[in-house]
Amino acid sequence: MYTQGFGVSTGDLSRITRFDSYDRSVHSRDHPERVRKGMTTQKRRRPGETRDMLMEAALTLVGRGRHFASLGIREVTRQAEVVPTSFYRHFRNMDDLGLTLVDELGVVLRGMMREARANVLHADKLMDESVAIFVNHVQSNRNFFTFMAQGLAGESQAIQQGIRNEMQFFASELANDLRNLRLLTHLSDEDLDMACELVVRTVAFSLTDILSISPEDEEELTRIRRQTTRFLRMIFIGADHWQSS
Amino acid sequence: MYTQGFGVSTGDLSRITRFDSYDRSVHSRDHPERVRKGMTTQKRRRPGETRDMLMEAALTLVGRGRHFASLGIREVTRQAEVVPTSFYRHFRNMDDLGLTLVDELGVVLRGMMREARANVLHADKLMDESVAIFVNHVQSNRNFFTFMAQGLAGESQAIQQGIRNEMQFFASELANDLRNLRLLTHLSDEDLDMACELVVRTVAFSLTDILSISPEDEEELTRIRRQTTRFLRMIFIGADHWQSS
DNA sequence: GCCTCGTGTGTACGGTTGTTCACATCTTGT
DNA sequence: ACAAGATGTGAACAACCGTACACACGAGGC
Repeated sequence: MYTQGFGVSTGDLSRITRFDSYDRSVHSRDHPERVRKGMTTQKRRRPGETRDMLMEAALTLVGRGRHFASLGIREVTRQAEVVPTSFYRHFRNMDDLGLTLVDELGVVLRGMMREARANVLHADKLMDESVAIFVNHVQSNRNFFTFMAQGLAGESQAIQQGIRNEMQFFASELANDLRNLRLLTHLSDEDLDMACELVVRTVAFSLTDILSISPEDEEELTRIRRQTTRFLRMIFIGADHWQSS
Repeated sequence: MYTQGFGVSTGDLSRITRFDSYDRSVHSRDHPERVRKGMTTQKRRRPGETRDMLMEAALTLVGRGRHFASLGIREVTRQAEVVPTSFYRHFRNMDDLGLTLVDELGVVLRGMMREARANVLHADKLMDESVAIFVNHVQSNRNFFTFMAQGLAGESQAIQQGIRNEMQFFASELANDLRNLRLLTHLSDEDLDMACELVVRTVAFSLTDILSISPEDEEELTRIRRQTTRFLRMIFIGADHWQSS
């Protein structure tokens, strides 16, 4: 009914529909000899590329100061230089995209942990090294971590839970490592887990500190590094003198 | 080229404007004999009432699971049962409203601190009592604290900084109280501040735990209470054995 | 060759949004 | 009583949004 409404069109008509024309900015790469019937060439991409571009576009916008909860489908597709309809080929809605991002977050965190394990060989430098590695990872995956910080108190229950789980997993891995390093051996498993959770939370909070400053502000950055290590040191001293009943 | 493609339509005009009619739901209290020239009676309110209603409406929506960054002016005014235009009489935009909320947050926090000071008289029950008071305040100002949790990683730099300041102020007040209670007297001022900041952060993180569960889930709630106290205990033990160089 | 899938594209509809304008109404100071 | 100012109201506009549909391609198996 409403689709072929041109020309005379006796129906509800007289509505000036200035073509929606989704603001395809300057990029318009119409391979000139391939246009037929007013349809441009389809861009060839490796499979899953558009999907990745959409995720990256969302992260870019987040990194630019926007909050994930306020992003719209059209906005993301515009940033990804893709037509809005394409979105639905890969995600059901924005929450779906968010959940996929959380999965990828797991990968980033695991990578960080691997690096920490490889570099922190003896206990005396443990904290300074770990904090430094953490800060570096945040710096080089700023958008990702911003998304994570937002999601912790975010809109979608599912995303929130996902991030929470990642943190919990991280904490239990940390407890494992401490066991292997023969540290805090006097703590019961439960208490060790508790201590590690506290450590992870403290570091996560520092995350918001890092994100709130400009990435180039080396001075503030070392201040945060120092503060975080002091926090951790205090927690470890507490754990050291803790008596598991 | 593609914009004015329709039938006759000489100008751009001829646009069917079906009245915007901002969805005034059922409330329509038109005092019947006062309608003149098609204009209804103006609701009489005490000064500043609409302003408060707008803030409360925003909090209500936040409490209902929405993220503050994704709220729109129309949405808030709809919830407040006020016409969209009224918004501009009180706030310039949503960020402005958010900042006002942060101010009010300060009031809530100060109230909490006052209650804690009045009830925590001797040091042995200090932590259990304080945590309990905190949890109660969160429960009875749930929306407010949800807003705060969201704002910590939020969209607006200003709101973020505001909340951060409130937390810092809270921490320094806490340090003051500890001095007065003759606790942790061996710490330098700087180190005591540090410890208090860590405490406040830990409690703030527990906030997100509380908010992520249903308000009636007593069981989970006591679990969180217990966990938080244990965190604090560990920090205090650490502070107790800390040596200010 | 053909047919089917997965994916990209153009167009469209109906709805909502932020903001402006002119006007109505209430409150307060004089 | 009346002017001034603060506050509430209704209508309007242009822009943007989510989503639906039909079509266009390329790659793969048969």
